[in-house]
Amino acid sequence: MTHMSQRRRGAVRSEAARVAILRATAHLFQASGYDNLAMESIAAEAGVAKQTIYRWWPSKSALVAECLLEGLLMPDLGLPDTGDVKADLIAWTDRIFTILREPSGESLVRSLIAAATENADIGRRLHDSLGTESSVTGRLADAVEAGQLRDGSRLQEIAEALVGAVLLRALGRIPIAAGDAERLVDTVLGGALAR
Amino acid sequence: MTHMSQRRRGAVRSEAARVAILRATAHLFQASGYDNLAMESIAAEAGVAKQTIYRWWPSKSALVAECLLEGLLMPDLGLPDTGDVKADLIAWTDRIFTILREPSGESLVRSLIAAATENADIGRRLHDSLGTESSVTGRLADAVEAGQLRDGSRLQEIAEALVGAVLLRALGRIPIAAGDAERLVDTVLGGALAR
Amino acid sequence: MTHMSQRRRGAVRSEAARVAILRATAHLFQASGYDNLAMESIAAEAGVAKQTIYRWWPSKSALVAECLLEGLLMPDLGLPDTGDVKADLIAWTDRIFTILREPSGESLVRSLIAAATENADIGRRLHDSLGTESSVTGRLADAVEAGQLRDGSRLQEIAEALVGAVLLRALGRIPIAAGDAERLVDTVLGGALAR
Amino acid sequence: MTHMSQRRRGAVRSEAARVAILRATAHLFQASGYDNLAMESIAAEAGVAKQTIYRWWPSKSALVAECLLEGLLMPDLGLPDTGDVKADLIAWTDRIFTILREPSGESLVRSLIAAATENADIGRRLHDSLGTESSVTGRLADAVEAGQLRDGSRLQEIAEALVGAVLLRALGRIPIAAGDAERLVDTVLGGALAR
DNA sequence: CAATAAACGAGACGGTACGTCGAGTCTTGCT
DNA sequence: AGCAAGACTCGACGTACCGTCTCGTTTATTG
Repeated sequence: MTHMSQRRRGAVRSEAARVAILRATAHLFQASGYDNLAMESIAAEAGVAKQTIYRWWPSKSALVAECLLEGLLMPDLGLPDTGDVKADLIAWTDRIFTILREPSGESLVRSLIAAATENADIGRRLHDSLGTESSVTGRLADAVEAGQLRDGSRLQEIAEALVGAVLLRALGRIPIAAGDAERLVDTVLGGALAR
Repeated sequence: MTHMSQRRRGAVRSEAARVAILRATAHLFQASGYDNLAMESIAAEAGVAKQTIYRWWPSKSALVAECLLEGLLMPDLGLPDTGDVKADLIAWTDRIFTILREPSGESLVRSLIAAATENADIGRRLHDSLGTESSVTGRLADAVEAGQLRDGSRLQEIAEALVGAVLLRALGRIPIAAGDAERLVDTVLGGALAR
Repeated sequence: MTHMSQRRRGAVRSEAARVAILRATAHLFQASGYDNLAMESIAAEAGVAKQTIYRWWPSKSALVAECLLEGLLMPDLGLPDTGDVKADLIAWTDRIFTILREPSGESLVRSLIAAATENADIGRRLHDSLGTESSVTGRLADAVEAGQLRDGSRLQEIAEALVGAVLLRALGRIPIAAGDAERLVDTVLGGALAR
Repeated sequence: MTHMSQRRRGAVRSEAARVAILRATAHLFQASGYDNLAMESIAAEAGVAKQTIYRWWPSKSALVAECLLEGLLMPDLGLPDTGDVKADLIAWTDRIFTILREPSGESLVRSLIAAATENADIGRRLHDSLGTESSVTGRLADAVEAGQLRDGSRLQEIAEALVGAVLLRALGRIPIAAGDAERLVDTVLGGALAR
């Protein structure tokens, strides 16, 4: 029995074009924000025909979604795991707050939110982890395992509350003060911390 | 008290036009979402010249912000005050979740978020109260007064966590189950409830 | 009774834009031919938005038709009237043949024909007079009046035969020799000349 | 006679493809006209790759030219030869006018003219015989031989005048009345008929 | 009560970008 | 080598809205 994979005919998708498009998208997204992101500029910067974009992505938001997935939009804010959940979450939140304090960072996050309003994938990803690789809920589950959080803690809700609060601050252009990360984590972890 | 306002000459702003514009904006916003909202359609539906809109509002988002302020976009989700904070918050959250369960409601909320990404006022308003009249933080303060929440509770953070979680669910198109409101409120109120 | 002409409201059509568009059309038509004539180039050269063209003309061919009407496309080949029909027609045909002998002239005429295949107005105008101001049939009628052509001559047919033959030569890229104009006029005038 | 042709290596041109392409071209030409004729549609309808078309024909117009040559575009309007030139020409012209009276026929002829503006071969063929098999000039020469037309008649010019007039009518969308064929032939034959 | 001036409706204007179509070329694997 | 499939770049299409700008009309205030 030979390998009979019935390869389809015709030229194959150009990886170079794919990468150039995603790179251009990420670059322009960061430079000008989601709303000012134009398919024509992407095509121009990528040195690609517009049609090549539309052949593979149905919309601007899908393009951005794939960039997000490939980690081209956000620096990796990997949630650390030092063994101390609370400290880890504070550190993580703080790193995000540091980004938000910069006008460019805040508007990048707001752009991501704008993209999420148009694209379910982006929305889902934001929901899970603020768009980064790691999932907050996952880290919390580990903490339960390690006995740091009470059994039966509402991990999903805690994660949503934390991430949601962060996004809400970006949306509301709320200035961020020192200690805010700690206060926020403190609040959402509230009753869940094992004593 | 003398007539003191030295009115300038010329016709005065037409209240009819103002109302027609806001109404048209609200209607089209609900019907087609923020992104598909066109100034030209608003003008057409309001029976008004585009210039009349631009004379009084600098942008689409400002227009939407004023609609929000006038309560034309959201049904009033007044946060109740029965004396029991937790029950009140659950009821309120539940009402929002009921809206989110309808596709039209979810997309309305997402449209609001989209508008907020462009307009600080809308963002602020969403931050304070999900766009409704009442402020969550205010209600929490009353609860502290009444001894239902511990002194020193992080009211701001609780409110942000609750509202943020709700918006995040809308963004992520997360299906909402019965009991979710209670679980969420339970989580964010966590350690703040007086025992 | 006052003049009550109910002027429509709103800004008035810009004559400057109209002229710039027609000029640009004529120029590009002559430079590149009908098929290579692009609405975008016209708009660019005229310093006008594409929409301004589409507001007033439904198609490229309509635009060219108006150019033709305004005499911007063809030098005026006014059919002379010296009293001698035959000589006049020969002179006129010869002038056209002179144009056709130049490659640029021939391709201009072919472009006109191409435009005529898309636009009835242009076709009609070509039929009547090869696109120029004067009508051949009209001149023939004068000649009948003057007794130079037999009464009852088929003027319409003579004109069609003459103009048609000229266009057909352009279409067939038939090289034109000296004396061709005379031979052709001789033929089409055939039996019509009074003796 | 030995086999002498040293055939080059590799597959030989596919006659099936050639025929399918010409058939598809003819069909689509008649259905949608020259301007709306798309190479992609031809390839699709013929079940052929675009490259196969470009391998053998340099352009759309060349493709159409070959269709014309193969008699796939026009019904054969063979110029009859009953011995009476005038009657023959009238019959022939009348057949063409019958075609022109149908909107589809008129637009087919106009499409042919459009093709001729882009392609010298088509133009030449139209010049000679309106695209059909037989040449008008040839038939006239026979008539001279038979003593029906004067010696020294300008056969070329007569043919041009007749065919040109017909095409001009198609271009000008001139409605055709009964008797027009006779009147036209009468005119162009004018002084050439032997008495 | 004229003169003045702002607001208004209508709508034309220069722009930017859209998403689509088709052209002609190139690549891949099969025949 | 020819072929079907199909991806590629390029250029233009015709449309949608943007925000600005005349127009001529209406409405209020002021001299």
